[in-house]
Amino acid sequence: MTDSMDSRHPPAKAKAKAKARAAGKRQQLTAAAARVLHEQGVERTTIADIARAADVPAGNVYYYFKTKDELVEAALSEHVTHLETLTGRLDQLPDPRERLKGLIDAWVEQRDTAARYGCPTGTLAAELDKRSEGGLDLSAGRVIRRLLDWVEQQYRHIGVADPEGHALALVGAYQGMSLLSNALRDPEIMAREGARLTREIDALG
Amino acid sequence: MTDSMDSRHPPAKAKAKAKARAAGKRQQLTAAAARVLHEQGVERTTIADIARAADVPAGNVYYYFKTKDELVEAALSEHVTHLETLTGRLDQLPDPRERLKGLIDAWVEQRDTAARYGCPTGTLAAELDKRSEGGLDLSAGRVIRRLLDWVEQQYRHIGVADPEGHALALVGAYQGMSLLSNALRDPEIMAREGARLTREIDALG
DNA sequence: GTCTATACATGGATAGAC
DNA sequence: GTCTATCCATGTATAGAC
Repeated sequence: MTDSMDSRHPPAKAKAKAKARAAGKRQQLTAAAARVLHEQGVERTTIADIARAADVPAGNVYYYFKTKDELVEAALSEHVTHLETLTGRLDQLPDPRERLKGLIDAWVEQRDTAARYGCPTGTLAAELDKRSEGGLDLSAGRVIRRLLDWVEQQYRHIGVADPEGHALALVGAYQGMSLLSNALRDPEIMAREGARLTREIDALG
Repeated sequence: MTDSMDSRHPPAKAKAKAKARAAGKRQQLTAAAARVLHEQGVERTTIADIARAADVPAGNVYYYFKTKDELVEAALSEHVTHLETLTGRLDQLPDPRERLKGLIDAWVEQRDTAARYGCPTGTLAAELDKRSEGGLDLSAGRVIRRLLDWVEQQYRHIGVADPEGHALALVGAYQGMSLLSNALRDPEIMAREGARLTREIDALG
């Protein structure tokens, strides 16, 4: 008698399928966490909120994530993935100016979300800064650093003086306009500032 | 017998003094709230935290403020006061360019605080946005609006085209550099961006 | 692997003594 | 006007049945 037919010892295929389902739920929870944490903020979001949004029973969450902090980490990695997808797509464009303008376009496209909830990464960075009791987490800082580095590379290709300074100014402008747009609940601020930033890039020597 | 000597009915002077003391404690609590809420964030700050910082017994707080939200409101009004003191001082300067550069200097002077805790008004605005359940509070937005209006006036005096756009860009740059400086824990970002903003004002037609 | 029930801690707010 | 004791809701996390 082989144990491959024994229901108590599922065959490899069934095991793999169960694993895939589990990974699927983990991914569902991660995506839901990214969305809900952005909309409600970290401190005001409960595990139950995320479970509901992911369509997973509340008590089940702890099977996939041991603590709330792990869910926050997962949400953060989700933002990294989004960022890399975007820059990866923009890297296909031949001209670094076009790449930067494409980035700005992507920001402006998200204007309604930004006006309602702020920049996902920026608001998360501000919250995580306060969440870690002087413990110096900086995990959100690393995501912003990554964006900063990519932008700096583009300015370097263009050949401007002080590419790092230009990158700080551009990413800073994005964070600033997101915050203003959110505080005043006005998506048009994003469009307006985006147009200005685009003009500045066009005007680059 | 006059009741002015009756200990159960203190004379007007004593009453006034008690009132002054009460107002003093209220002010102590307001100042402490502004500081602690900025450092720890609204959601992670307890009434007890504020009471301790203000050197007032915990249970006593509710005599001065009925709810935590009222304390947050008080902290916000404290920021308004600071802002008005600053702009009032800058209004003494004859040249609007100097007024704007003075504002930037004030921002840069606060760089260590900004790197550690972010812009007091900006972080508060982001938090309050999430605190009000879609209820559209915008009270922090009004403070930012006030700053925006003052800056716009200066650009108007200078005579630039689109003073509103210039104001959005300047205040946005401030919020952005505060967030970046905070996320990366680097006060020098404030100094660097401040210098750039100052140069831009000097370069204005 | 999935889900329910619940333990346990925290913190906002109130009652009432002084 | 000041302070203590406490109520009560909320939310994280765990135990253990299925």
